[in-house]
Amino acid sequence: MAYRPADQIVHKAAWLYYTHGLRQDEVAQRLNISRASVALYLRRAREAGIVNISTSTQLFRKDMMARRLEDALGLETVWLVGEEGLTQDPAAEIPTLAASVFLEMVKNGDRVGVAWGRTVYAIADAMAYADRQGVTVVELCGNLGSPYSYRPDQCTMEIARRLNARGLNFYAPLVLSTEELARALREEPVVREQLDGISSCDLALFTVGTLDEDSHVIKCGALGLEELHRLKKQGATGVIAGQIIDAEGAWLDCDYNRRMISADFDAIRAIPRRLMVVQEDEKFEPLLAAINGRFFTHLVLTSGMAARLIEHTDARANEHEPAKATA
Amino acid sequence: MAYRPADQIVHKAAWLYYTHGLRQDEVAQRLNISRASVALYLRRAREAGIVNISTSTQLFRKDMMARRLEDALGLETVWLVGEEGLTQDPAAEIPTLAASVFLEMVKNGDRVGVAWGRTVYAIADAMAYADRQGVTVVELCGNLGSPYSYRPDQCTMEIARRLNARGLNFYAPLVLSTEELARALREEPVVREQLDGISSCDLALFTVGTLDEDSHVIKCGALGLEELHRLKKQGATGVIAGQIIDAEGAWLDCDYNRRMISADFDAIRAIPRRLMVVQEDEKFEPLLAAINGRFFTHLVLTSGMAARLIEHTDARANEHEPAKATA
DNA sequence: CATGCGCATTGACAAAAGTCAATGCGCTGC
DNA sequence: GCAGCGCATTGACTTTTGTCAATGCGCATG
Repeated sequence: MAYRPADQIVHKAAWLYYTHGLRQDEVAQRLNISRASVALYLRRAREAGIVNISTSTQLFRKDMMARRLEDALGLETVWLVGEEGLTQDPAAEIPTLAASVFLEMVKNGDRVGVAWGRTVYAIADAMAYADRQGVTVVELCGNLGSPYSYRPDQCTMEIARRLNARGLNFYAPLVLSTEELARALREEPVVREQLDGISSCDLALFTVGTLDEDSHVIKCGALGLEELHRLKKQGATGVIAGQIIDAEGAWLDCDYNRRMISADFDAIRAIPRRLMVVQEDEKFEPLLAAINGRFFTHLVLTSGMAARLIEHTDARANEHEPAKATA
Repeated sequence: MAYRPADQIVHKAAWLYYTHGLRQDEVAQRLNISRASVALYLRRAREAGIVNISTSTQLFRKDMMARRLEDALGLETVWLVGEEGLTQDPAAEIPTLAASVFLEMVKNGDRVGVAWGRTVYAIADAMAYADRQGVTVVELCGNLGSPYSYRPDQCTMEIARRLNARGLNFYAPLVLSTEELARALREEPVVREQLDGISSCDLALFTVGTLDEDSHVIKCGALGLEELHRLKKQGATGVIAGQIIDAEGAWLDCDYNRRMISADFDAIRAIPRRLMVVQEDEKFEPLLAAINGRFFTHLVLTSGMAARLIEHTDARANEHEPAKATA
């Protein structure tokens, strides 16, 4: 490149300002130009790449990934565990982290909605005792009468206990045998009130469930194997508060969902802060569905999953704007 | 450590401010903290190296003198400080510039050899935090056990820290009391391996030392005064990685050098990019010796020294081809 | 359980940086 | 040679950032 004296002064200004830490007026004085010119040169220097301002990637790799996910998914905050090699299994740390995060999110007087699942129960179990004032914990879905160990009401009550909060259970089963019965029950005042109360929550805690033969919904008896296979053909991809969603995160219009007593998805989305916790790596597809459904605003997951998500969203971005791929 | 919300918010603030270009008040609003806190976090982020601001060193090589020196000495690149009246003492800027230049030279995956000296330590100190990947920093010479403030291993480790690199120290002293011991130690597998690893470096950073009564080698106790005088009579002119060279840049065959554990000169010369930094004007003669020894490929020095060098090489050229002097 | 200590946070003010219309200067074309 | 154009530069004003004393909060200690 030819020697352009015009660039020289831009370089000089950048050097004095960024490397030497002089103020703009000092730089101006030193170079015998106005401070306004210095400001202009500095902008040019940044734009031309003479000055590089970057946030560290390697030192804070996890944080970096979290920030990128927040941006890509439009989330409030993302927390990641793993990568650092501190524990053998990063997933094991998820409930601990999620419990801390959740505790920090609960403010006095909050109304908190809690869904159900292995992970939610593990979080409850890992949660420290805190004495919040005036907190109410409500269920986001109906109950399961089965003796299965992680019952929705247990999650709710355990979390309420840890928070020194009032726990309110749904006075209805999760799944009924007929659509008519479910519809009728939903209109019962006491149930209606509980369902309506969901959208007035300040905070929600839930996971997304998978739909495999050893999934939670199957093992707890809510859903039979043959029905599972039929639903999967219809596009069933994941489970949110007991209800089945398709790959787009939309409520799957099926007999099973219609027989369910659980939070209306719009009611869930009306809750301002919604913490999603994903522990198992198998939940990738369901998580994508949940993302599409915009079910959550805060996310706790492993860095492995985070990496897959970033890769996935990048790939999608390139699909849409292939020109950028080469840049 | 598992979950440090303190770091998280600092990183997030830095991300929003520097990567997203939000204003401090916007960041504060987003994070629900005061703007004053944002300003504080950003300062911490800069200090902790979460944010890197670096300026191109182009300015310092766009100089005619630098070009002439490159040609005259057959060097890759020369950077000059001074002349522009930017600072009162040009020498004071040498470490800053050298640090920038050096940072620009270090690529991911590089193996970097670092020698020792006041200047090298000053460079380490002035160096910005950067997050290179897979960089290894090795010592070019043995260690000094003395409590003198600029120890070789400190240089190495500090530079490694700044680069987010792995630092490897020599497991041997710089000078031993007998030649036999030095020879034996050199053949120790662990030391041998370290010595052999020098030639596989991609980049080296070092200075040339003087041999006066207040020189570094004397002050740190490696060399005694009487020995110094004896060696100077033998032609000792400068110091490279602890070892003494004569005016031609050749290894001085003396007891002192033979008692030393340090990089073989051919190993040093096998490193493709070798940055020499000369801060003090007193180092003119040693620098000439180092030039003769072809110890370096890149050079950072003051324009005052550069002028003397050009004058010197011109004079020598005229000696050899006086006819050209009149042309 | 009260007390004191230290550190994080904040509000308010001072300093610095960004912006933009007005000006000046050099260059081109007539 | 001169008018017109475009771009660099600047002063004056606004916005943004830095700073610091005051405050508050949590934590450990007596």
